[in-house]
Amino acid sequence: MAPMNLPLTPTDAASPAVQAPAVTPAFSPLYQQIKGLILQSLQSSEWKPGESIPSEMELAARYRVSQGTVRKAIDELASDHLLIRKQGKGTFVATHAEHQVQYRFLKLVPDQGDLNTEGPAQRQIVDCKRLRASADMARVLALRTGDAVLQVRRVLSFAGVPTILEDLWLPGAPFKGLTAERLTAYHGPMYALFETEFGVQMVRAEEKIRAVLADKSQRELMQLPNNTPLLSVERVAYTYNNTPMELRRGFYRTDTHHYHNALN
Amino acid sequence: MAPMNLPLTPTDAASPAVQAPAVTPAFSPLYQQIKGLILQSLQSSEWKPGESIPSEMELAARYRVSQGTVRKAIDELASDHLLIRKQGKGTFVATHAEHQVQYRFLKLVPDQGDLNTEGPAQRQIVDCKRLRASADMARVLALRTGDAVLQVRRVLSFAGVPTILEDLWLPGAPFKGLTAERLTAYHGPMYALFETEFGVQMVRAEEKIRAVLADKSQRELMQLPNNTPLLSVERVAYTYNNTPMELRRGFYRTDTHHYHNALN
DNA sequence: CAGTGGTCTAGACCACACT
DNA sequence: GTGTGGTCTAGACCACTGC
Repeated sequence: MAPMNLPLTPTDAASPAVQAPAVTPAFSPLYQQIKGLILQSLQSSEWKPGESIPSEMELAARYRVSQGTVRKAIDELASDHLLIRKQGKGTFVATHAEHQVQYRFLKLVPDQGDLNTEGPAQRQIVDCKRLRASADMARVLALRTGDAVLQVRRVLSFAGVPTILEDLWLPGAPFKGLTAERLTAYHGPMYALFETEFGVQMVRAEEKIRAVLADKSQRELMQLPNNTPLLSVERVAYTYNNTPMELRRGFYRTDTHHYHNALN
Repeated sequence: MAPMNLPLTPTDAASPAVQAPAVTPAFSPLYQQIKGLILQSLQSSEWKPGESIPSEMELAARYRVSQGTVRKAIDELASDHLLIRKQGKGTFVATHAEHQVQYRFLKLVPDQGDLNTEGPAQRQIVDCKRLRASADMARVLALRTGDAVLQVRRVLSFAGVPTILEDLWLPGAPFKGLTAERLTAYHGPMYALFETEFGVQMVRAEEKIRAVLADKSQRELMQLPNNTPLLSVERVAYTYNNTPMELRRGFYRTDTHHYHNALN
């Protein structure tokens, strides 16, 4: 017995009221509904990052559908990088803590060699303080103007050369208790810390990239001469439900590294 | 009756002889083999861009497999953007000529509004000449040093403002007969011209992005002041078989536009 | 209406990992 | 061997397109 086809309104977040609803009966295939149910379990942390989820057969029994339908739901979640399939072992909740997928969102690579030859980055927290969200900041992070925001500034160096200067803004509430000390003490990607310490999983991001000239404070922190062009990378990272959870603005040196992008 | 499982050596292009073949029996699932056969038909232009391919049932009969197996092969080709499914109509060979997917590889967008509000770019061919491939150029385009190469320089303007300066290098042989006149006369994306006039389909590309300072000739062509930072976007575009067919280096103004990238 | 792709099912078997 | 995901099949039915 299959569950009813709940007429889910598809992705109507902040849809304009002017939009004609038309005759669309809002049909949603079964596997999409199952996908939604699995997504709910991920959001509610029923299954945590790194853990395995129940087998396809178990989920099929739980949702009263065939294994094939569960499979298709999991297929999509896997291609969204929310789940990771491992043949013979099971299906696992994706995590930023594994070596394989570490720095998934960092697309800066050295011109010669790769991340392995280069080794891990040296990290230095320059600043970490709380402040009130400006109107712009509030809009981007889906907060209200004046809400608490955490601001972090740090420098990443490769082989001793300062290469990345980053400013981060995080919503205060979910990241209550985050301090410069904890950031410094933690060894591993920042998104892994967010995951394990604050239960915040970043699943998607969007970047706006520009070429800019380094300003005075940037030149000082990265030891750069005048008129040095930098790559400005403005990123908004999202958790489940398209909730923005981080605004990050990176300034990358691109004389020895470049931003790599594959177009498909 | 299913075809034999041909032990296809998977992606062994220029594999070092040192590599141990190991015990791997090189298993390749049936749908991957079907995918390869469909790919061959695409390469050989049995089905041309914009045309429909045979229905799933027909292909299943042709390859002596079930419809489901053909479906999975087509699914992958569709997610690679080589085919486009249209419910009720059929499956079509992807093309750069359709309005939907035009400028698929151009990720520069205006800070306000979108490509529609902005309208089409004004194009101006600055230069178009034949020359001999340098060693570097030959390596990138998989040619031999000294082979004929076509070099094009052009400027794209939005709302009358020069925004993109591009240098292109194309292998001489496949693009025999391409001239500045033909480039100027053609209205539509350059990749659409490559497709219809030269039978060259670009299916994938890789970009290396840097921040640079505009040099003298760039400043003149784009009417820029001194010390203007530009986004340098170096792109290698590939046809089927991972054959490189174009090297393109674009310089983008990013004061009114930005390079947009989605991370998944 | 017929033809296309899209969904769903049920069952069989294969490849892989652990024990 | 047992359990997992991965492949393949065959058939039924649904949704969309165009005649």
